[in-house]
Order: sequence, then C-alpha cells, then structure tokens
Amino acid sequence: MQTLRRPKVRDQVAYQIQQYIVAQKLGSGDRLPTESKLAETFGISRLSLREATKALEFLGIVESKAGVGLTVGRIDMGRITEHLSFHSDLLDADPQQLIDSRVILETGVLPHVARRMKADSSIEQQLRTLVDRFRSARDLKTWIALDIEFHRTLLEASGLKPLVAFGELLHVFFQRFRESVKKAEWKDGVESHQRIVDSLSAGDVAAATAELRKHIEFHQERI
Amino acid sequence: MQTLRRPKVRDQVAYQIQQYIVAQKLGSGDRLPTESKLAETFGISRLSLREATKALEFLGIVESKAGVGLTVGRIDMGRITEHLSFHSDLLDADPQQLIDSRVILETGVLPHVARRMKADSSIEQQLRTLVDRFRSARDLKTWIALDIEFHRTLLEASGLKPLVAFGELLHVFFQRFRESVKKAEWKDGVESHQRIVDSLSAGDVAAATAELRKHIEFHQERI
DNA sequence: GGCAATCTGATTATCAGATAATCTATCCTC
DNA sequence: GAGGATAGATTATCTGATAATCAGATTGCC
Repeated sequence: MQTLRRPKVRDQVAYQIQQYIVAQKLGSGDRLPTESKLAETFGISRLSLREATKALEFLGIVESKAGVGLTVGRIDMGRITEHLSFHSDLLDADPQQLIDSRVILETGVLPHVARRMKADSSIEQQLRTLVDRFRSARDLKTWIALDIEFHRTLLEASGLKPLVAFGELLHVFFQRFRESVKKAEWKDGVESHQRIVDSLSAGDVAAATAELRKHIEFHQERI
Repeated sequence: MQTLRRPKVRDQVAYQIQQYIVAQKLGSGDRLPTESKLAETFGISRLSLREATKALEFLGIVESKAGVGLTVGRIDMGRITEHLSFHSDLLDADPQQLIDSRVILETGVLPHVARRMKADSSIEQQLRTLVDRFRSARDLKTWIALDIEFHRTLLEASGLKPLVAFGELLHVFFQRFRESVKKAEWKDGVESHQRIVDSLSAGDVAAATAELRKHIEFHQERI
C-alpha cells in the first residue's frame, strides 16, 4: 500500500504563483497582486498564502515590502547555496559522480571557449589575470576563492548561461574537497591553470581538455 | 544615505534554526523541538516561526509532518534544480545556448553510458524498447513524451545523478522546440535514436556522439 | 500470550480577526 | 514650487481557536 500524502496547500500555491509569474511574463521588479487578492483568487486564507510567499521570498523569487506589496525578485544562486552549504547531506552526494559531472561540464565548454577567445581578447586577459593573482596568493581561503572564480570564469567564457548556473551549483557540493587540499598541492594547481590557459590561447583544445580533466580528477585522491 | 532595513524576523530565525542543526550535529531524519518550543526559545510567536520553517522546508532543509513534528530534511539535487528554473540566466537563455548546452551535456555522458552498457545489459534493453515504442507511435504528443524519455534514460544510464537533474531542467525549456517539429521529421528522429543505440552497443562512442550532436542540433533550424 | 482495532495525546495545518509598522502618494502650507 | 504633514494601502506580526494527522498506548478479542 502506498502512503499517499495530501499535497500541501502552500506547495501548490507556491507552484501556482510561479506559474503566474511565467504566464504573465513578469520580470524583476514587476508588481504582483496583494496578499489578500491572491489569497482570494486561490481560495485560501491569507496566512496560507503568506507561508507560500515567504518561502518564495526566501529563495529570492519574490520580494515583499511593507507598504508596497509583492514584487518579482531577482533570484541568485548565492542566496540558495548559502542556506544549503551547511547541510550534512551534501556530504553524502557521491563524490565520484560530482567529479565526473564536473569533468563533462567543464571540458565540454572548452571548444566554445577557444572559439570565443579568438574573437574577444579580453577573455584571455581575464583568465591570465586570475592565474597571476593565484600565483601571488598565500593563504588557503584566497586560493579556494580564486579557484572557484577561475572555473566560473571559464564557464562564463563559453557564453552558455545555463551551464554557468549549473556550474555554480556543483561548486557548492564540491566545497569540501577544496578545503582538504594541502598547501603544496595548490602550487600544482597554479601551474595547471596556467597550462589550461596557454593551451586554449594556442587553440589546442585537446591539450586543454586533457589538462583540465587531470586537474579536476586530482580530487579523486581525496575521496 | 543608505536605506537600512530592519532585518526580518523570519530570516534571523531561519538562520538560528540552521545554527541549531549544526550545533546539535543533527542529520537527516533527526527530530527538532516542536514549533511551540522553538517559538518560545526564540521569543517570537509561533506564526513567525512557522514562516521560517516553511521557507526552510521549501528548500528541503527541514521536513514537517502533522502529528510528528519537525525533522531535518533530506536534500537532493533535484529539488534545487527545480528552483534553478527561475534563475534569470535560464529564463532569458537564447535557444542556441540551450541547444549547445544540451549537446555538451548529452554527448558528454556517452562514454559513461557505453561503459555501463557493457556491464549491465538491461540498459541497452531499456533503450531499445523505447525506440520500438517510438516507431509504433502515431501522434505528436506520444512522440514528444517518448523523445523526452529517451533522452532522460540516456542520461540516467550514465549513472551521474547531478546531470540527470540538470537535464530534466533543460528539457522544460526545450519544450517549445519539440512542439514545432513536423510529422515527417519525427520519422528521422526514430532512425536517429536507433543509430545512437546501435553505435553505443557496438562500443563506438565517437559515432554515437556525432549522431547525437546532429540529432540535437537539428532543432537549430527551428530557431 | 498474541494480534488487531481503537483511543488518546501531541503536533502540525489552517483559519479568522486584530493591531502595528512601513511605504507611497497626495494634499496642504508657505 | 518646495517641503513637510497626512491618509490610505499593504505587509508584518500577534493572539486564539479549530481541524487534520500521526505515533504509540490501550483495550478487547481469540
């Protein structure tokens, strides 16, 4: 026998509000109806509606200001990941799968990156600046921050926004590996980043792919 | 002058609940104090506390069941990608980016799929069954459903759960292309799927990759 | 004794109604 | 016209209550 659970009101409502935003093609800052209005529309109490909107607000999907009303918010991954990063279940995600996923994602964008680098020199400039800052960094925290930024910049350089968003998500789950990397090993990381940029700028996508794969799979030892 | 906003009660409370979970070293399924207890502890009304817990529940950080109480939730990537669908980068993503992202994602998993197919014959069986059903289908709705299932099965066959979750998200945004595909063109799709499975089962990853790329990029004409 | 149905207490789910805080826009004064 | 006071709308938060749900104890039957 299956335990069927009565679907919760607020989840349905939250879903409907999202649908409403999409259907009305609302963008950041656009107004939504008032709480009372929405509650009446959905046929629920204002309180239940509130629980739904508060959850959405927590995610940044809507914003709510006293005296103004509800507006569509600007969701950012940072806000979500901030609340997730502490959760112990993140430690249960299969590390090998995370590594394989990242390899596929990041090596996959390299052809796109190489192509765009030829057309826009500022991309190479940006990556090289990051490598330099990496080289002169001295503490773990800075290294980690720069490593994340390097890989995000790489994804951004592909121009494929969906993959950038997904990449940010993977990074959250990857956090714990980075924290266990030792000082001497970060030095290798610098050189690795350097070689990736060099290969890309030379147009040698295959070499960049091999180096990047090695760079990410390096974390396997830490499993 | 900066507009300083009074920090909202529920945000503080949400934060404190998270701190509590960490401090008590609670894991998935562990019990939290009751709503009344927590409200009293934090010195707020039960309602305000509820808004905080509902928001956390929405994220999957806590679970709440009537008659039981609050427990620490079980987080999974799927739940998060659901909310990712509102990420502005995805909402405004242009079609070409969606296509490129899908190509990277799906061709990227093929080596993994081929490897696992050798070890587990049920994977090939499952894919072939889908192709057959595809062949005997006669209406647009069925075709679309089967196409989605085929590609999802392909991703699942890689065993990389994070990518499966992300793939499903991309499919939502791909919907509009599929609906504009004509009847005659679906026939090509069947053969395309057939060739992909054949190549994979023969261990020819390169051929499968080329075919899959062609299959997805076919949608470019529809932009 | 073993087992199933029932009851009970605890807890969340949802509601209604009220007051406070906050913001926008208008109106009034000079 | 500029600037401040005021009113109206809206969210923020609270109190108190009822319904729904569930786990475990109790009861009754065989």
